[in-house]
Amino acid sequence: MLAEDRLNAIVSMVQRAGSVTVPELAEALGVTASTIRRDLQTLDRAHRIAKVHGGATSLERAHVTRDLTLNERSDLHNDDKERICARAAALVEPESFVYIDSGSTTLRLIEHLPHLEDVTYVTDSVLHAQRLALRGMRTVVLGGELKPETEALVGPDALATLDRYNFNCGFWGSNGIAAEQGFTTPDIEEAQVKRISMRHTAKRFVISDASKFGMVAPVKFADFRDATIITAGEVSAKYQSMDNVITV
Amino acid sequence: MLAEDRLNAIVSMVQRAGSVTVPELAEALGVTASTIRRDLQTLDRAHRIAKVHGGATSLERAHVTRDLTLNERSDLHNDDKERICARAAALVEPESFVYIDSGSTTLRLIEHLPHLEDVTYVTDSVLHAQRLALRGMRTVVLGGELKPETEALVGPDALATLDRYNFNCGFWGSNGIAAEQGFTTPDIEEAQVKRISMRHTAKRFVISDASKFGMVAPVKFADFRDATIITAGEVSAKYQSMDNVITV
DNA sequence: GCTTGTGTGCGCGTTTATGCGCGTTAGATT
DNA sequence: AATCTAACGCGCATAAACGCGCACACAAGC
Repeated sequence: MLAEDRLNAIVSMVQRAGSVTVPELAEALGVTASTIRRDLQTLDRAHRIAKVHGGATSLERAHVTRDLTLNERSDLHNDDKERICARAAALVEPESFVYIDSGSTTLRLIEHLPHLEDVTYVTDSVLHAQRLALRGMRTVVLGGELKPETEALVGPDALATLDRYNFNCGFWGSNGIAAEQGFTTPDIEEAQVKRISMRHTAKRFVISDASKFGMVAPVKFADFRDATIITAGEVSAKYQSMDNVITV
Repeated sequence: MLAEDRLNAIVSMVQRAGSVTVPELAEALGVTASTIRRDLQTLDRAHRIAKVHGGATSLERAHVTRDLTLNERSDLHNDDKERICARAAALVEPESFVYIDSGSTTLRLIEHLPHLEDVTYVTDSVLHAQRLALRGMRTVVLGGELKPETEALVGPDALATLDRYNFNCGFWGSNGIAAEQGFTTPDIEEAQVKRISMRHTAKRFVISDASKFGMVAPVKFADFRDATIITAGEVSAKYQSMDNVITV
């Protein structure tokens, strides 16, 4: 087995299960724990998984719940996210100008994007830009200051660039979704980028799993009615019935 | 069997299986591993497959798991470059606004940069930006279209952003350095970014090993006198005596 | 017939991948 | 808080993979 294949196998195992331990991987792939650890290190550096004590978790899980250990493993969310992303990706039309917000969910979305004619993707995340370019997409990056934690670009340069663009459609993540408080996120500067990018987009989609409904983060970046929400899983009846919520 | 047929056979085997090892291919095609390796190199350069350690994988499956430290180590022996970068890094002063050009030499430079107070680094490369951020530097990225091959940003957005900045000092790489033809590079768009960024910089440094002297690439981005060159190794007497050439 | 160029195989020094041992560290348990 | 255990990282040894230079074979062209 090629080392490269082993890395891919690890990624898909992590994606599917949400998290795995080192011994599990070693057993499944027929190599020692040392090799697995080295692989995890490589993959972590490449931002394909998140290495944690005891094993590895998928990126979004590591991001949302930093303190989470390997004990619980509800991979429900993962299946949901795949369906959400597949549905969202199908909304991109040929000959369009598409905005992709930073965040782990939209990163997953990128892997589902189809190769259509004359589509240009714009993003505020250097990580997302790299993935897009890697998949052969025409990619544009906003300028600005690079926030090390999220690899997102913020500040006046990012906003100024956005002011010159008008997107056919765009996809955003959100830490909180509530009918009253709208879409919210923890970071002021990132909220600004989200707000301005939304303002320049015709068709706005927020992609999120069910867990974000009812949550409220510090900074609001859009009203609840400003975007169509694509989600999956057990969404409460209150939200499920709203006509800008699509459950897949 | 024609070499061309063999190449096609390799591609189809890789496509079908997803990935194959060098010995497998050698066995199947009745040639030695050396030949297979050469073939894989050819096909990799033609972007028909992805060559990895031990064999090859199809392009779809290929995820770049770039490990910077390994890449760096590969030509670590070239201590000329190390000395050049160490010398160049020492030129950065506190409280300054510094431009870092894309390219492999400047990437190496980043590892040598000191942690000074109030220094902001600006770059046109997403890769360089990531490294800078990783080292804890305050980092700004130009906007623009992302060129997949070099991970550099080009186009009107990049140039417009540059127009708003003025740097205390900056570091550039160059594919060709010649007294007559000046500093040259293969890509028109990247040349533009280099040219404009230089125009907005007070102290301009080109860092390069000795091999680039006398070379001329298609597009010129600055006159020979426009920058101070920091180099090392066996530089011809003609260049060594010039007062904007520093040999370390 | 001789030259020139290309493709292939082989040898050899170098690099990379892997496993193992051991001291250290992070979480869990009490 | 103290203790314990599993996980961890690091260095080393080994084997495989690698790249490079060289030699040879064969074909095309002068």
